Amino acid sequence: MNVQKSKLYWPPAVTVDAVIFTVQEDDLQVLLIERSNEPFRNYCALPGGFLIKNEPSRDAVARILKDKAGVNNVYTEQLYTFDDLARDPRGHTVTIAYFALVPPTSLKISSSVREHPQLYSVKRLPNLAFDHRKIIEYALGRLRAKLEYTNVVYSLLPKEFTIPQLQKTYEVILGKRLDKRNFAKKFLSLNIVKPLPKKLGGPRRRPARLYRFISPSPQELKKFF
Amino acid sequence: MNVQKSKLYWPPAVTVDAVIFTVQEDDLQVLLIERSNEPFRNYCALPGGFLIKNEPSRDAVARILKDKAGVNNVYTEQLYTFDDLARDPRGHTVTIAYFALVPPTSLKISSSVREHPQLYSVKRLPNLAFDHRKIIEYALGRLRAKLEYTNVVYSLLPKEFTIPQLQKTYEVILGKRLDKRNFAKKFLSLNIVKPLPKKLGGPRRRPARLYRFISPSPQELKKFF
DNA sequence: CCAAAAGTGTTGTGTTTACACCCATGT
DNA sequence: ACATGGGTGTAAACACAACACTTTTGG
Repeated sequence: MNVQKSKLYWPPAVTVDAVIFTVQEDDLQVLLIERSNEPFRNYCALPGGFLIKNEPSRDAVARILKDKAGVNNVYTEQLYTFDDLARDPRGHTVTIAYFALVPPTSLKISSSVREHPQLYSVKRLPNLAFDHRKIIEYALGRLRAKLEYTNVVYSLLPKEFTIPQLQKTYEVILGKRLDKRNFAKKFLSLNIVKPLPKKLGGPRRRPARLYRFISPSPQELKKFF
Repeated sequence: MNVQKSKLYWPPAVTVDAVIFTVQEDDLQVLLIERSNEPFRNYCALPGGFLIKNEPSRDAVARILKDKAGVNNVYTEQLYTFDDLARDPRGHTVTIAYFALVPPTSLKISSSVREHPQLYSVKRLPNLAFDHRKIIEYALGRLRAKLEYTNVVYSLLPKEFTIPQLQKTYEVILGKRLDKRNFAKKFLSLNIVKPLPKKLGGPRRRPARLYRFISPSPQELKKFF
């Protein structure tokens, strides 16, 4: 690549970082690892790393999702590219940040994996390496916005779910309570979910009807909440 | 940077590309240059280029805006990072794409500048180098979306403008006609512009009142069109 | 006085919000 | 029988879309 021989051009390093969200225990959680190398050794950080030779960033993210979260084929979207000079003490490093949404039922976190991936509530984040806090905040803003005009929520829920679960997911991410009558009315009027004959019971309470997304793939919607 | 010595890591090249929009002659236009080097020599392309050493992408875009469009301090926003392996025949090249909005009154295009920057209507784009058509389409989608929930339109207009000019800008970008009563009503109710005592005349017609944005800086709005 | 674009209100329709009670189940 | 959360409808406020005539200017 002769362009790289120019006196002026010097390639910055290129990494990817993944903000992996899931909703569990009535809380929005992010997957973080504990760095085993300098810089920021022993700090928590987003899972990520350098692109390997001729690897597009999308593939790098898929690799990380597999390694750190044990998942394939989850909703993944490019977020933003961060390249402040100050973000990495080693020098100019460009990171292409992605966010991914994983239903709690398919996450496979193993503490034997290198750097101990673990979920943290977004409400109680530890100190983070690099500019990773900023990246998470950016991702959260994007997620909130997308909840309101797309059907992405399907990618945070199991295939079959109840309206109260769905509503809880919205509430936890948006950080506010919603009226259940209005919620059900609006969501059902979109005709993107269908009721199943079954119901889901819980301890000591009335069982809720189960639903399924008619087409669990990304769609834009008129509007939402 | 020892990370770059790894057997596996090989830095892709990093470039920026700028989609510079302006509205002129009742049309949405993009600035394109004619490439003087391989690959895609003599094809039209977005202005852009490699990052120079330790230059953040934001600065690189500002440099390009200055060189090719003769402007400083215009609305600039990072768009997306494109890194398909196939996008550049020279090898893995990541481009961080930006879009910029320039009022026609401040654009300074000079045909003596290298690679002859020129405006093209987005309705009649020539064949473009690399994946630049895709980038322009992506930028156009973003611009349309942003018109509807932000005040960005201020960055395409001169400081003083009339309601019909404003409406025309919306119409040209959204590609549809709007009702002028509803438009004026809605826009004025946002309280983001203030009327000036002056009016702007045109040939053989009633002059229109001039307005100015109260705060010409990016804001989110409730909703729009 | 004529051509051309500026300016201005009302009404009907659909969407959003606010709000409270009964139901099904497990213990 | 009771505690817990599931399920459901209506009315008022608001936002949006449709629609036509009068005004101001230059020529």
